Amino acid sequence: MPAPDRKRTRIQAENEDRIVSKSLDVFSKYGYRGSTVDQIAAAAGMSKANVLYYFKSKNDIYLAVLEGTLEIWLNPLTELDAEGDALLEIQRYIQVKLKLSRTSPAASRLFANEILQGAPMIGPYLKTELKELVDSKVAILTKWMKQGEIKTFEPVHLLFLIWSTTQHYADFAIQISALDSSPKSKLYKDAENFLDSVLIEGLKGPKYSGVVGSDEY
Amino acid sequence: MPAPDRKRTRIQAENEDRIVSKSLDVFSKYGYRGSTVDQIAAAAGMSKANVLYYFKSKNDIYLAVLEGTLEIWLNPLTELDAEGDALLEIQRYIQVKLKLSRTSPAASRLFANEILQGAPMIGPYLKTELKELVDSKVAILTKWMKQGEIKTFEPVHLLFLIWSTTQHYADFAIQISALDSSPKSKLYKDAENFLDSVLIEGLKGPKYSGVVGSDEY
DNA sequence: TCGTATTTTGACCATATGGTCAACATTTTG
DNA sequence: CAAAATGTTGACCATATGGTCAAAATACGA
Repeated sequence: MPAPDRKRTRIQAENEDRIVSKSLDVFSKYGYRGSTVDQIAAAAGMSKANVLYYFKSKNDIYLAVLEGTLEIWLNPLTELDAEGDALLEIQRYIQVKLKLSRTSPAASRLFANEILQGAPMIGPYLKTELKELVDSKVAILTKWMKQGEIKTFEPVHLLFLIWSTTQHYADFAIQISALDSSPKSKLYKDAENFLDSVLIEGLKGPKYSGVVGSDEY
Repeated sequence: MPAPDRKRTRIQAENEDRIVSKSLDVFSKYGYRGSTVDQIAAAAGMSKANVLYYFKSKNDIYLAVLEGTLEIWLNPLTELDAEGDALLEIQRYIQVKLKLSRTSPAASRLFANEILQGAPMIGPYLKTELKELVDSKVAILTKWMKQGEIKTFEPVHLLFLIWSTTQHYADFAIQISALDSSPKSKLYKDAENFLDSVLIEGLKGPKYSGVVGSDEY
């Protein structure tokens, strides 16, 4: 077995990383149950026995992949800044999520699969860490509402909308490509234009209504 | 085997319907690969051998479930009426899709699973029938844009937005319930209020800008 | 270069799963 | 009510799959 605690050897580091990296592709494509250790081994270019030499079980690989991706995937929300301009902050968040959807569709699909199956692994995480993060951001949205920067509604739903619309381009890519033949670059540009213009306009609060040029107070 | 072509007996009708109905729950929860014929048999309250007496294979059951659900799920789009008021039509479509998401979450998850796995079964359908339907509705949206009823953007993205946001409440229900403890009724009411107000405002075309009360010409 | 630690894998095992079949049970029909 | 048709299932089979293990190959420090 790999050393119990000692620092990783060069080969360990390489192989463990390769297994995690390649198995993301496999898990995101077929889900946990639909993925086999043989597939992962083939993707990583080694024998099944060797894969299980580095990770005790298929489940352990899955956990490593989830952990390695979770932070990257959910990080952008952290940066929603209470001090920034509401509409600009939201716009930026949408842009970052869209870019992530384009550059890391596998990560998106991995989570989509996990949640669809009832979040057997990350369920606890959702109720604790993610909930805390979301609560703190909901507070920011509420503040912006009170300041008239954005209109009033139940704040979480804006997060749900941003998540669902942006991740849709990764999770439902097959359907999208069946319905729209534009190249990926145009598709994402159009998506951004659409979401930006509709949301920015649709979210504007009382501060912006009536007198057009009004600013502060 | 069941009669080759002859009309279904009472028992055939009952059992086939029960198998399809119950296996929707199973397939939507675990995906195709994650569902077993034993699970389906248990859910339908009969032996595995009997299930396979009515359906030649697991795949055949899956096809029957997909077929039986597809129409219901995609039907509302058909009703988007070119002659109706743009914003009202869109609003109604959102409402219907949201209601469907609430009342038939299993159907939504079934398709989400199918698409996530690369649409191995309904891929061809997406490229033909669904594409045709979408193209025709995109034409309607384009018309509304030219008439100034809604602002100008790449029309498919509005469909993507409506699909993703409404289905999100079914597909990601576990995550939503981890983040928001409101009862389902409030959740969906809030979702509808939010989507309505943001989208209706965000979609308004030139016809509505400037002079507030202007109506036709 | 030698000896030890690490790495790699083919062969193997136990279990799960899709599917078949012959025997038995029930329903339908004349 | 008896024969034919239909329905039901336990036992069984072949394959797939997660995981183990001992032996062989390789890397590496002294």
